[in-house]
Amino acid sequence: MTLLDHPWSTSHVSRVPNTPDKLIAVIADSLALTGADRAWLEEVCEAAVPVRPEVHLAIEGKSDDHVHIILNGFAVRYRCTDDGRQQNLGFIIPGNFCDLHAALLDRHDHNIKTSSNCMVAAVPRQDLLGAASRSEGLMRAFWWCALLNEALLREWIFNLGSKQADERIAHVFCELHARLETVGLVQSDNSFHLPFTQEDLANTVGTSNVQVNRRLRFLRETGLMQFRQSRVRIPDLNKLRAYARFDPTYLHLGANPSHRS
Amino acid sequence: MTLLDHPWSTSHVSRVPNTPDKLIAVIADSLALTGADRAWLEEVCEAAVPVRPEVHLAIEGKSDDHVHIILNGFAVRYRCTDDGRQQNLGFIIPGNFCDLHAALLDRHDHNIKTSSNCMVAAVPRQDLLGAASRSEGLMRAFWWCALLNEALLREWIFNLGSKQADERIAHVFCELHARLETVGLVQSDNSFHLPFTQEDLANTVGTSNVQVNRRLRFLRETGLMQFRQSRVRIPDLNKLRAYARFDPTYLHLGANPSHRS
DNA sequence: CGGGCTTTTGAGCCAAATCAAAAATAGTGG
DNA sequence: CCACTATTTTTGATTTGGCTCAAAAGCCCG
Repeated sequence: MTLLDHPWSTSHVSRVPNTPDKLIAVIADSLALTGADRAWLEEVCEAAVPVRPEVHLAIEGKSDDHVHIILNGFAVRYRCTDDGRQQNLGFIIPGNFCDLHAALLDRHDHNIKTSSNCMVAAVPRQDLLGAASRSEGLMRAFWWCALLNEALLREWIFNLGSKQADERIAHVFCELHARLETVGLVQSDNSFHLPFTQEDLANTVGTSNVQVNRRLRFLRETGLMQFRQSRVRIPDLNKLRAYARFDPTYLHLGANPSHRS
Repeated sequence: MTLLDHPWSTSHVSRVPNTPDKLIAVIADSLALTGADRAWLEEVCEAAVPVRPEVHLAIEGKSDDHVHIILNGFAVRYRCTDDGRQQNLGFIIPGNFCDLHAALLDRHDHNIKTSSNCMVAAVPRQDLLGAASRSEGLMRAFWWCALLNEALLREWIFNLGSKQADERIAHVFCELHARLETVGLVQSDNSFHLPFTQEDLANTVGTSNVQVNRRLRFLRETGLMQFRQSRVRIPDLNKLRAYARFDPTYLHLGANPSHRS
């Protein structure tokens, strides 16, 4: 995505300070973790290590005795089709568990690959299960994560099955915007960094890269979106959300696993 | 789906006896429930009541203080598009929890509607959370259910995003076949009952009903499938699976939440 | 400054949508 | 059990969104 006709100032700052500690606090809050559970998460995240782009954190069919948390950078879930294409199944952004499913399922049913330089914490599966076993709050938080993922995946199905290419693409940007905002990665001018190519986007919304290019041009020309290098800006959030028929309810933002206990 | 040119005998019997008790045992086994947990499930299921077709068990945006289990019959998850169409998000078959997500999430983010006459057990949310709180095995089983749902939803995304209409439709039949088999609802000739219309199918695979009709004819004419009233038969399972590029791994059949504990 | 990747554009084609109507089936009440 | 309706399935004709192929232009990086 290259700058074409809508440059904008870069003198904006993130709405939420985005230091590692702050991010961990945001995760812990969203999971309603307190006391020992919170300490456990903090300790686990301290051991994060840098990982280069295009590195696999999970491989379809393989087992894994570690569960990964992304503290910085982006990753993509995907599976390959017979003809060599790649279908993306989800984006992993800072603060997300990559493969919490590996705690209970014996084999990965999809691949996970970093899209950029990342900081990744790897938690031994047995440690995680042990901690969950000792703490009801933690177990519930993991269950909650799975439920949120379900909601996200259902929305993707809705997106793929019932909308035109334009709207599907716009919807992806709306979702990323909403999720990145919760971890302070959206600047005050509604812009954010994304390390994805048009081809990545095509593999996400189930169209060709040519089609993505043409629909992006459309979104640009109608003023719904702006692109500059790998930054995306949404000039009028309500307008884009209306166009994409995006309703953030499914993200269940603001709620957390203790909400109705 | 009407009988056209491939009638078949009806003198086949289900591979697994399908009494209610047997079904509950199958569920309990798949969740690795023992002792008190198992008893809890049995007790909860005893209170099942009949529900007519086209009845909503969950409504988007609404809260619910009950969680439902379907013991007989079929239901569909769906959301409505702005232009009044309906996008299906999943099928619920006997032995499935409908809305376990309602235990932790405050509002339904999609609708659930019965497709046929059903037997439905309704569990008060607080009872369920209480039971989960007292039993690590139960909590883990619920988490496990969510993880399985995730895998199912990812597969649907893969299906919608990367395949042609033919293959998508065939895939849906393959999945239903595999899932129904686990609860003894597939007869020995690989046939099973489905209460869905071609329009339901269209709303599932993201195409028009006209297109579904034409692709079903294709599947019929190539001998991949047979239809008679609301029964479906798969003459050669391997052939259909190959055509649909269906790999049942994602269903994680045979595994259960205690598998790697 | 050159090579590889990404984006952009054009042209032709095809799968699938839409619209419309007939045929078949299932459901209902007398 | 049959007649009558409503729903579902089937078919045809036409239109269109999106795909493929191919090539040019732009960008990034060592």
